[in-house]
Amino acid sequence: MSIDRLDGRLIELLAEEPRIGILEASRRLGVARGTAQARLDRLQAGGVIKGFGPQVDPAALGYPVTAFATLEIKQGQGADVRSHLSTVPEVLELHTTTGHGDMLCRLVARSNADLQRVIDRVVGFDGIVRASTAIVMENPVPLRIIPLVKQAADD
Amino acid sequence: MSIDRLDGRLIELLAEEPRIGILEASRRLGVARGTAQARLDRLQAGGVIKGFGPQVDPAALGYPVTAFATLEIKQGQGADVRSHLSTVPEVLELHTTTGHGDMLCRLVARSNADLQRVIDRVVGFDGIVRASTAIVMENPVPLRIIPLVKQAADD
DNA sequence: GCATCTACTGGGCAACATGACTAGTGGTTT
DNA sequence: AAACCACTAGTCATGTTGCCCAGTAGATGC
Repeated sequence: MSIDRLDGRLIELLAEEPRIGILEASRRLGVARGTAQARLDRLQAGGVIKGFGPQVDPAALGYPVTAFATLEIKQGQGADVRSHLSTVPEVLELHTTTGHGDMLCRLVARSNADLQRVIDRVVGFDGIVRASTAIVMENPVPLRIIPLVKQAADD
Repeated sequence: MSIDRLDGRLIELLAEEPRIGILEASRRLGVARGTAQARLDRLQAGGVIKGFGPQVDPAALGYPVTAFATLEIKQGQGADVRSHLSTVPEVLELHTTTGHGDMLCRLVARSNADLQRVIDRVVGFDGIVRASTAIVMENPVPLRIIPLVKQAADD
């Protein structure tokens, strides 16, 4: 789905101040409420905006340590590994990537010591041959989407 | 900050149906509105809930390809590389990790061919010595937080 | 034992936002 | 020329919000 500048500005507005509501957004965008309404509906229907769920910070929940683990998987064990990892709450995200049966997963833990427990739980499974873990020290660019939205709106 | 089961259920509710509002949430939780209100305020003040921004799907915006790039950085060039990468809209996320001046970044692109352009732009910078890229094929566990919230609520 | 705190309930209020609808306008397509 | 589309500007009933209150139950401190 393609978006125009008005869509882009609407998304930006909602990203910066999600609580303003569609009426206030339409005022700031200088369009009629129905227009903003229709644009938002269209963005949601088109899947561009998947939802407005709460953004939870794992650090504030007591999980300040983030790590990425690259897993090497035994041939044919992919499905089992996936369902194993999905049962571990500290696994926030899992991707299968190009390479040799590789997966990449994002982990959080209560401390560096606790990370060991998490990793043991993650890799303590038959289908996983090898794991290498990179601990995140800094996060200079936190997950963001606005620059991409602007880019998409401009063409 | 620690959360209890009521906080956890509130977060779950809002994650599943963000548009219900605090009044409906309080009804479903079986508590007074003021209580739900106070819990939500506390969660936001404590940083557990950072916001309710729109969740934008890059794929729906025309960027269906995701990749993770591991970058090796020249000593002392970290800051320059960070600011370089933050200007690339296709860089959705950037972490510095343990290792030898390593960074991990999440990229999106319009196609596999377009990914080449993005990578060229990312690594076409002096401070970057080497880059290795893993293209995401599947995403069996999309970024999630609810299991962790439940875990945190239960202890 | 008794006072104090804190969190919760249940209620009431005015102000505001929402969804659904209408009629009218201007630009594009066929 | 007719049909179509996105937009404006407005209405309406309904629901929600933010803010207030007094009263209650459980925990903590003296």
